[in-house]
Amino acid sequence: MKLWSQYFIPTLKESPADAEIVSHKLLLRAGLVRKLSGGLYTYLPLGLRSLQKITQLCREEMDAAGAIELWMPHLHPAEFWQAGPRWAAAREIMYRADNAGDGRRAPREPEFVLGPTHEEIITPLVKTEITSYRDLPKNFYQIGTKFRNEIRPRYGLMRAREFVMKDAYSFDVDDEAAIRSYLAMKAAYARFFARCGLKTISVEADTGVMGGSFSHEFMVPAEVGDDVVVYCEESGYAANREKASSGLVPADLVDAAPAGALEEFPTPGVVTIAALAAPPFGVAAGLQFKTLLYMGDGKLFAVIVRGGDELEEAKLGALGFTLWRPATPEEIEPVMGAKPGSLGAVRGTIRNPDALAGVFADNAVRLIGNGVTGANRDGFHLRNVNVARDLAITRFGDFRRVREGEQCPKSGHPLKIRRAIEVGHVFKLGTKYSEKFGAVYTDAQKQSRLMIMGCYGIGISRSLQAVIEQCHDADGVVWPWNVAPFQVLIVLLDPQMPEAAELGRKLAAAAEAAGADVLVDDRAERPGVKFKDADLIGLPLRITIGGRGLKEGVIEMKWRTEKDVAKVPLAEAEERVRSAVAAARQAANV
RNA sequence: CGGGGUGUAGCUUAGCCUGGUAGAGCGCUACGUUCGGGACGUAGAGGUCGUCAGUUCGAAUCUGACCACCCCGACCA
Repeated sequence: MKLWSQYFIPTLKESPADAEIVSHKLLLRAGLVRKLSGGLYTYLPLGLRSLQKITQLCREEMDAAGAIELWMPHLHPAEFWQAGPRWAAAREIMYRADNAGDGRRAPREPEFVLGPTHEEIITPLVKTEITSYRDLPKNFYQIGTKFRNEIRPRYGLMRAREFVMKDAYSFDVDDEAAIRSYLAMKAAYARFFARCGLKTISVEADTGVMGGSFSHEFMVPAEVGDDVVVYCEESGYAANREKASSGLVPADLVDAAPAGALEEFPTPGVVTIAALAAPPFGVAAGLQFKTLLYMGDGKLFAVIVRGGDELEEAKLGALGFTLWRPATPEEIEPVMGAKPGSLGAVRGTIRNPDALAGVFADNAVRLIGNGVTGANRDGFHLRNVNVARDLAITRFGDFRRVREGEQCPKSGHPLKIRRAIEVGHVFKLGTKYSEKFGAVYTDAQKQSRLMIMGCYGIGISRSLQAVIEQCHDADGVVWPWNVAPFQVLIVLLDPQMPEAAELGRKLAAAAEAAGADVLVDDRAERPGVKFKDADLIGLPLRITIGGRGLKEGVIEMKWRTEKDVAKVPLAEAEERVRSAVAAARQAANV
């Protein structure tokens, strides 16, 4: 039991100007966190308590799923990362922590980095410690601080430079076992988020820099989310937009027959899809080929999508490049023979085709018959372009961004789109890391085999904010029972009355005995201030003890989620508090 | 990193255009009156006006550079 007057809950009437979204404002107003600097936050006592509750729930679910907790350093010698498979891609998000305290200038290459995640640390450990199939499977996890040089920290804890994350790493003897580990984690995640009071959906996701064969993300639907989820209510299909596909292109599509010969025509100054769609040309965007040039690991390549479609850059990961970015006009022109706006991939028009690492086309491009594309000559386009006859395509694939309303790939119903916050991510990694670090074991046939890995993250601090984003009203936070910093708030309207203070102690003891954490507001404040603060910090159960009620022989009980106040006779008070706490605990952990 | 914006008391901000002793509300301190949904009065404390340089008799105000923060885009738990 804590007394408010002796605790530290600095609530604010107004929110600081740099808080944009409601959960960020409430984090500050309810006295949960304070900003040190961009993306760096101090957890005040109340915020820390919630964070610890979430941490504990996570630990319980991980342990129940058979994962084993350990603790790894957060300062990593850079050589571990240099030896890993993603040094080039990961170093730009890593903070350097160089040993420059001797007054020398920092070396060009980092000596130490602050860990953004721990595959490069756990895999060498497992390599040396686990050598037999008898010791597998294993799943190690830790809950600790991660450091990422976020390009743009924002929204409070939502995207921070330093944040709390649970990361787990599984090691299995074969694919089948690895999938079992993966599914066990996925199920544990669902239980964890449910116990946090978070409504999440799990979606198919892109594996990104992490690499690996497949993955799911746990998403909290929210208008302020950085991610976009594509889903179908009919079939249950749900995917991150980076990964989502639609049933737009039929599997049995037959390419249209060419209707005429290729023909070049002048299009002075026309460098956009829209300009070519407008008079006098009037070429529908859907009949244009949009040819985009990218630089992948130092090599130029082309991607073609329909004029009206958008390239989904994340899908370029399927091409096998480690890093890629849009090419610059200076890189494009010598190879293609024209500037962006007049590019195309028709055979024979590319100035230096050998300099291209490939021409990749989105499947939907095949829907175009007799289309228009750039002639690789500034100010000219080609018409009557047909995919099979005229374009030199290295490979077709799914590269376009899905749009709302397109058919679900499973059910054919219209797809819906909404924004969401990613709070958890499970990856089946495969052998990307075990291969690089030589994490092998000896099987029953005395054969040396690579371990199959998975990795599993939960944004603990982000989840904290996601709870607030999902659970609040106009007056403040509405904490779910399990993650509330305290579950019961006893408001003493007249703290100087000895009988009120005594009753408060009794009820606090009763609530604690039933398994709740109790905060007692004993401040010498006016009732209005106390009620406003009570709503703002949002503890689930409020018990009000006031002189007026004591004269009537009652106290009041009110749930933060409800409007009604229940008057409870003093004689029943302890028992009612006990049963309310017991009921709430049970409801929160089904 | 690109584009836009903002820096004045712990918080929210006015003043800046048109240079001349830095203002308010909240919060804080003291006293009094209040006391069931952010009370009222009186008296106070609290400011390198982001930093540095320049223009000027004089700069919060004009100019330049830098820094920090916020918003929009690419990254991610």
